[in-house]
Amino acid sequence: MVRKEAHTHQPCVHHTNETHHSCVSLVPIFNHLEEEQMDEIMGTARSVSFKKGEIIYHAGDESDSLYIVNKGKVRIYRLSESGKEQLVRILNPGEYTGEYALFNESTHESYAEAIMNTSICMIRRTDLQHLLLKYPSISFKIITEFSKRLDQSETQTTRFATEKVETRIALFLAECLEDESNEFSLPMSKKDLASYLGTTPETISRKLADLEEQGLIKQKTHKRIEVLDLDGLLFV
Amino acid sequence: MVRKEAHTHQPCVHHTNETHHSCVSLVPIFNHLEEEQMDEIMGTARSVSFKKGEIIYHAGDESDSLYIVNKGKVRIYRLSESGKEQLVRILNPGEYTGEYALFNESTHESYAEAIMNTSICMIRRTDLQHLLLKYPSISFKIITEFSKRLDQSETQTTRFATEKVETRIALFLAECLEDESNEFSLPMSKKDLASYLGTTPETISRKLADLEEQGLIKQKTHKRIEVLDLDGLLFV
DNA sequence: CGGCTGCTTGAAGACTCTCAACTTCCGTGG
DNA sequence: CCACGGAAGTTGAGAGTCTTCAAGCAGCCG
Repeated sequence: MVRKEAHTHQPCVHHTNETHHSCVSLVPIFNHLEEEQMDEIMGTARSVSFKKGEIIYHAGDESDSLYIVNKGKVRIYRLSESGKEQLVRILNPGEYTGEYALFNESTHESYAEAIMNTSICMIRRTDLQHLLLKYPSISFKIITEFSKRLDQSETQTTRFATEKVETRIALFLAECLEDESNEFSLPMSKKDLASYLGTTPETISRKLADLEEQGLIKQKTHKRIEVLDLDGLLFV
Repeated sequence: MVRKEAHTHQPCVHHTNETHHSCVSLVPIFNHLEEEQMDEIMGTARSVSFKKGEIIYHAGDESDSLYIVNKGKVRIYRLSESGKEQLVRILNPGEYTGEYALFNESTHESYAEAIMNTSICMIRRTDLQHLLLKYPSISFKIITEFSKRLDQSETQTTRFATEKVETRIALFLAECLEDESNEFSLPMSKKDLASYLGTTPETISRKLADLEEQGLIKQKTHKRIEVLDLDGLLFV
């Protein structure tokens, strides 16, 4: 159950201003600022690239930076006390990680792995502290964002604590639905989905088949799912 | 499984300066400030008392305040989509809640219930915003605190996702251990503990009996537990 | 002391996992 | 471009773990 440890290649480091800028302007905690203020922030950022499969940080690593995804995708996962892996979240461009080690002057509690070629902007602790003092609205954004994520995490915990697997899957599918459409592509492999939902790939397979048999969904391809009865799904 | 709804009595409202002050000085996010700054904060706070069993807020309630526990204990719980209850945390004096509704200008996602006679300090959103702008170090404290809680919540989620009940109980017991002592009292009823750990009172009973049979713990009374083999407990 | 609530214990059954075999998909290299 | 190999996904059978239901016991407050 423990994931094989991927090689950590030395990531290539380069500096490009456009990259910095696009990075900063992507992030909700910064992109409410004036153009010139974002320029100031991008001046403190450092851009780093990772190839698919590279580990960005390990649990236990020290770190003094915030990691903002500029391009690509990053997989955040944890290992439990008994060594089993759980997928915590997938980061898309504009999302960030590393806040625990950053604000607690401590080590990472999770693992971050590039699941495709990815470019990351890093902002160092000292630089960020200056920014927070200079622009209090950034702090406010961060606090708002964290309280939202705290809520999501607690919602997820409550689901694990009280719902059975089929319900957790059904709720997940319902949340994947964008407005206007009944159809979507799974945002991750079913193996990762199993890890995210605290179950096994076998169970995911079987439960999706069950939901299809009940006429609630239709699996068009392995990745693509059509929701036929959203209300029914929410009552599973 | 759905908890019977307790009556929400009109809480008695009173104003006492000592109460305010002790409240503010209890809280890690404020008590690093100067005496006079804490006085300023306590000037904006409002003190409210709740009797044992009273509901402080419901999921869905609107709210524009931070709730800081001054005296007593508060039980924070959530209802899952299917109506089952999960205990999220117990607040002791100096701890606070209500941040989600506060910072997202939204409604509460959880329930808060006084489990003994409790006195609460409330700080309104507008007042808090002024404080955050005036004293950026408060923002920094809050961000640090939230990232810590986020980590705890994700650790808990990972445990639910990957560990079986016996392991979750063992880890919980290990965390209850204070330094120097092998013995402690459970911080809540076994019914609440079951809810917190995502299981049933019956299973808690049985697993504690199992752990005792394995020679890892000893149940001295219903509330009091002695840990005989901490390492063994962590390897369950 | 009564009654309520919480706790414990037993038995049955549901749900999910594990293991194993097979199929499908996809990227790589020839 | 096709073929290959490995990973991901599916399906079946069996085994565990945990819940549910039921009944009895214990502790606590009026």
